[in-house]
Amino acid sequence: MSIGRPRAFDEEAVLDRAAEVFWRHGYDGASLSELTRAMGINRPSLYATFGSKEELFRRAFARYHETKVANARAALDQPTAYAAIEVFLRSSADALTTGDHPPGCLSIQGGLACSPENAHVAEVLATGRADTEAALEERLSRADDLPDGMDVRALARFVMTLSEGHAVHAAAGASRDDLQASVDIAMRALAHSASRRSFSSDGEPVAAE
Amino acid sequence: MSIGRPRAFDEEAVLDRAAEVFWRHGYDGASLSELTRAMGINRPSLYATFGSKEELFRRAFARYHETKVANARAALDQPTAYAAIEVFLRSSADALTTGDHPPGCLSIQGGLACSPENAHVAEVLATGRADTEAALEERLSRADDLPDGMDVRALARFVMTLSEGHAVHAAAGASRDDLQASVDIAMRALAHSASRRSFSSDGEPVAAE
DNA sequence: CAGGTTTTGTACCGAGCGGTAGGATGAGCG
DNA sequence: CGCTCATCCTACCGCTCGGTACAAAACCTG
Repeated sequence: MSIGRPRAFDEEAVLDRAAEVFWRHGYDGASLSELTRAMGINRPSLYATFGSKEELFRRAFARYHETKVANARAALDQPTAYAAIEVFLRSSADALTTGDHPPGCLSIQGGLACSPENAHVAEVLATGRADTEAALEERLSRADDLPDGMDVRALARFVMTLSEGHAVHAAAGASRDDLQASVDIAMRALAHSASRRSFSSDGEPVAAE
Repeated sequence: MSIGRPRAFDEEAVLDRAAEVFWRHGYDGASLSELTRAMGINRPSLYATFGSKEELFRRAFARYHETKVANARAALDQPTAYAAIEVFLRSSADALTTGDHPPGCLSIQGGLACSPENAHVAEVLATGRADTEAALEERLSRADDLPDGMDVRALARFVMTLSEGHAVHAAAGASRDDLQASVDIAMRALAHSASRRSFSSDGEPVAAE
């Protein structure tokens, strides 16, 4: 057992609470008073554990990225590129509008724009999003159900763009059905855009040829 | 001529400078010191003219919306829905990556998430975006080159979502070509998705039947 | 129980925030 | 010029910000 007075809170639990505050108010808009209140701990405990507001944010975002975003990435295990894209977009749309946490996505709500001294924060978030896009691209590059000559990088960017746009919409109050209807259009369009041997016309992925 | 000491600055010019600061740093991240420095005026002049930081923001955003966004809306004058969508997306992508102002879009950079006392600001921005989406929907609902039964509301949302995602990407450093490649995919997909009598297969709009 | 160690809570720090008071400044007008 | 008026500028307001000193409290070991 560790020596000294035992900690009265769970580190990961308070990180989740902190993430929610950053999510709802952005990095600049999340004050220490609100953070400590939501986390249920007081300032010195926060600083002893995490060091600074920025470090707290990094930790909270890292945890968010490892848990919530990893969920979306599971979509990439689907057997075809078409299915991977669809599951990615649909599970994202669901996650963006679940009631368990603020609407939208911490990677975007956290701070697209920050005060000059907090510019790092925007970079951290952008890096996180870029990682997801890279994972998407990697999956698509391994696909054998895409038309020859398809620009997988641009396709990954397109899918990620759509997801980011949905996050913006969700933060502004769009419903789950609203987002899914947008995904419907995207998937129907993609199904017809690729060669017929790759994407079936009714949205179901089919084996090549 | 008006009486008293004449104003030493142009109201609209300083609004543009203010918009840039909000654009780059968000509402919460834009301090009065930085605003006055960029605007080239001092605090009392700012308060005498605009009343408060929030009012300054509203004015700056209104001007932005009337000038920059109106440009994108001009795309809706295109003769067909397909052309309107394409011109809207392409001119947006260009505007998001021009060097004349910060990358991305003030409607999003300004503050998706704000501190609790500034929640109005996020609402103002969301309303602006919703207006654009409504204009898009209105244009599409007048189109006669869309397949019967097309959900124009969802289509407008899809297009707007893509544009918002591009804004997020642009803010993170995506190049103009990056965004246009994403538009390429969207337009190619849409061209094949709708019935052939509506959208030609090579991306050129054609008259209905 | 005493001693050592870590966390807890209160109360505070300097700095920067958004916002303002009040005199100096510069224009039109007689 | 002297008067009037709106604007400009210096200096300041109360407040909240992110961050910290310090002592009481709670656990372990002996």
